Amino acid sequence: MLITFPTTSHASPPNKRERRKQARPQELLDAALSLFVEKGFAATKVEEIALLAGVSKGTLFLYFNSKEDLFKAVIRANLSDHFPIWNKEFADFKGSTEDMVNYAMQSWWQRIGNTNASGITKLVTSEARNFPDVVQFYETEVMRPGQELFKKILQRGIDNGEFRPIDTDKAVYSLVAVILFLSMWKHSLSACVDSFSLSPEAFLQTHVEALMHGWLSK
Amino acid sequence: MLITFPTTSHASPPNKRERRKQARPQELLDAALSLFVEKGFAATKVEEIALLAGVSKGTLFLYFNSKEDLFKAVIRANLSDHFPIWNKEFADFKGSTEDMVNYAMQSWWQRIGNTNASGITKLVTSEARNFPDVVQFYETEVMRPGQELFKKILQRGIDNGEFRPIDTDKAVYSLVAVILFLSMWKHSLSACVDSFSLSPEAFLQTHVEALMHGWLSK
Amino acid sequence: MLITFPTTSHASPPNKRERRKQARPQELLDAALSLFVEKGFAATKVEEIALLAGVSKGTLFLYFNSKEDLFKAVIRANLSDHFPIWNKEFADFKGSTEDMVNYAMQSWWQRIGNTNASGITKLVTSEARNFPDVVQFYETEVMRPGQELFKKILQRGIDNGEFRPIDTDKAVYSLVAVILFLSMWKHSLSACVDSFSLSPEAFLQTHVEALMHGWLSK
Amino acid sequence: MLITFPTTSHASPPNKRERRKQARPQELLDAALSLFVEKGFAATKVEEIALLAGVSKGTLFLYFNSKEDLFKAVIRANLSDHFPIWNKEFADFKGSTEDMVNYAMQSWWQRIGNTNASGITKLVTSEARNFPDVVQFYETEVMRPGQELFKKILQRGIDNGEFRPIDTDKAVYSLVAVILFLSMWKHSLSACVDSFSLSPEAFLQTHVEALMHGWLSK
DNA sequence: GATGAATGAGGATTCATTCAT
DNA sequence: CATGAATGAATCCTCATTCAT
Repeated sequence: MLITFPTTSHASPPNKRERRKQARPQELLDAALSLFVEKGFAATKVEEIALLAGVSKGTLFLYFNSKEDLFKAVIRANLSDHFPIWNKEFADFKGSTEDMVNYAMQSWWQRIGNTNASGITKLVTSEARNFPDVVQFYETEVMRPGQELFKKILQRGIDNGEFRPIDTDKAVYSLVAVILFLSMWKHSLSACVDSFSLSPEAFLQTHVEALMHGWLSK
Repeated sequence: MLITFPTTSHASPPNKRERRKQARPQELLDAALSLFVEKGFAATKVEEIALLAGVSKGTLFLYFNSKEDLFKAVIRANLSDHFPIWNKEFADFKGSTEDMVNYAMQSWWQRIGNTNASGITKLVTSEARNFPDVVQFYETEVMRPGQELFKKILQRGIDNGEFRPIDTDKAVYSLVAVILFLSMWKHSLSACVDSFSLSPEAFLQTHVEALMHGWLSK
Repeated sequence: MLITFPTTSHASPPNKRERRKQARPQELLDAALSLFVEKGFAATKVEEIALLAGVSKGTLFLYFNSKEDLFKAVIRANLSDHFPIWNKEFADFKGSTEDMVNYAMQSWWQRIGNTNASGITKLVTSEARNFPDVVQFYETEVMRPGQELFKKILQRGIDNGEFRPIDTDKAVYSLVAVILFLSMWKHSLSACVDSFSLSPEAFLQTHVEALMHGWLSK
Repeated sequence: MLITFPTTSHASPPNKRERRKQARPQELLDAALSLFVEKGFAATKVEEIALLAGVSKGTLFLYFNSKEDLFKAVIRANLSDHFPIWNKEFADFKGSTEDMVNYAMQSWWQRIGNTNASGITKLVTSEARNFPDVVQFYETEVMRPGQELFKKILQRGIDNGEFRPIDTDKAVYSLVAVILFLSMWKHSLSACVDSFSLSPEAFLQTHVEALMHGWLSK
């Protein structure tokens, strides 16, 4: 339903009004993401979102039928996009599987975890019970592809003899746990508690390193 | 400091009616915990809480000044007083440190993780941004003592030569991540995502085993 | 769904609060009828209704789930009640059928037509297109029983030899037309145009008299 | 006085585009009439009107200052200019007064009642309370001339000895009632109530026949 | 203490109206 | 002239909170 907004050349360039129109939905999605992540879905007023996007309340409803629709659009707009890229990167990867795991996790952190996009994970997890269909969508679009990708990586390690013959189904959750932990961390705990001196990058490295010790052959 | 409503130690034992009256706040706190965990703070109506506690809406406000007060009371009332016990168990523990880590995690799962008490973790994490002071004392009362305990355990392993000289500050978060992950899993994901067929116990074992591989000497 | 509010003696008399509660729905129904008739459904604000009933906006929603529900309740509360009575009166009637027709029409005017209750007819007719299910209900509960009653009366005249063998199906509409006309008249035209010097009673008599000339034998 | 938008008599005949431009207001009035009649004033959105008229929302406001203005223009634009014609037909009529009454009613049905024009009657009647001034000029422009015409016809019958010396003031309303009834029937009831299997033509004939029985001499 | 009827501020949503293009 | 994006006042409805009984 949500349209892609062309960023390429036009035969006739759009006028100012038109340019604004094309930018609106993304501005609203960005604003909504920020506020939803910060305050939760229910606690965020649509007027706040509109204000942050620099438009009026009414304008928001020109682009999204309801607050929940906006919620879904936010989730959609920030999801799935990375999987084609990651799947390709995985297929083309030349190094060791250990490097690949490290790369995958660091890459997630840089492209998702360390941005507002990981707030979606926090959001969905936090408000899951109120939006079963949204969770369903999230599972189909994000969780499942993510787990598949991780499983393929781990399987590669096993097939290459780099890893012990571990149970990939279970091992995958160790990586998922890290992602969930850091998402919650970034958007919940660290936002309130200064003293939480966790370096996500260091944690990622240490944790994955520890896991790897358990997975590597001998 | 903790606002606890005494249910014991009376000179003259309360009759049934009296006991009910005394039990009210706890019943409300329990009901509130369930619903806050299930639906989030904003999405839970005070009337639902009252209903679940078997009292009227008005009664709730006899015991708690506001919904937000109730929220904070819920957190406070469920803040772990397990640490004295755990600290003692740690001091008295005779086995290997590996066993100790496993015991700590399994013990957490059985006493906390697999009960509504882990809902507090989910709750605090989910609503952190809206209640910074709640997070603050959650950190003081739960996170910090928990991390201290874990650090002591890991340090014991290092001191005994069982573990490599790992950075305990960082390693601790690997265990915290597991706790956070399972708390969210129990109270969010598992309720909505059928296919998320995770066995928490199996995950705990597999994950800790993998971590241990990374921590154990040689 | 709508309850009857007992007006008879109680073992224990209700307190003031209770008495108000019992009176509320009827007060709201009365207020809603007045305003719906006066301004139409869409143009009437729920707050106006509440105000006229002497309660707050919120209170209205304690008794009716939505504005449309209230609309249906208004229609229900003022309908159907008269048919049992009229059917009985018809069965017991001793005089001529001409008298019976006159009595029926005059009776309608006094009990319904000349009160706000006839506003419902105006209301349903005016807003019919927006509330198909309401119209359906109105047809089942009011139009059909009314037409049946009229048909029985006319048939009695034919059976007794008082009336010519007219087509009762069609003749009935002549009476319905009068009812609709006077309902609209009272609640629309006469409310605005002073100069409309129609005496409903006189019109009723004259019109029915003329119709009767056409129906009577010889 | 009537705000009419000329569609004829130009020095230079308009080209197609010009004609469209000139036709706009009428198209809007037609669209508005349809929708107001169908859904009522409040329930009709200006955008729907614009859409039906094939223009944009903004364009509507080029021709009418407000929705209410449009409403009044709809009424004014459709106020009957049939009366000169009918008055002439009446003056020239050669047959019996009974035929004349029948002709008048059938003629009304064919030229007005059975077209959207009778929607005006439905509209004015339905929305009367919200637009008293509209009713005022509806009375002046339509009701009064109509009643005058009917009165003249009935008087002709009396003068010719065809009719008994009935009270024409009152008898007129019997005809008005029919017109109002059929207008409401066409635009409200018939659209919603399947079982309301009324044949307007048959009703007209039957009803007028019955009235005539009451009016004719002997 | 306990109740639940009543309140009204607050939030989502609609839609007549404006105005830059 | 025509457009349709933008506006924000208006309206339905919710729900935390109060208070008379």
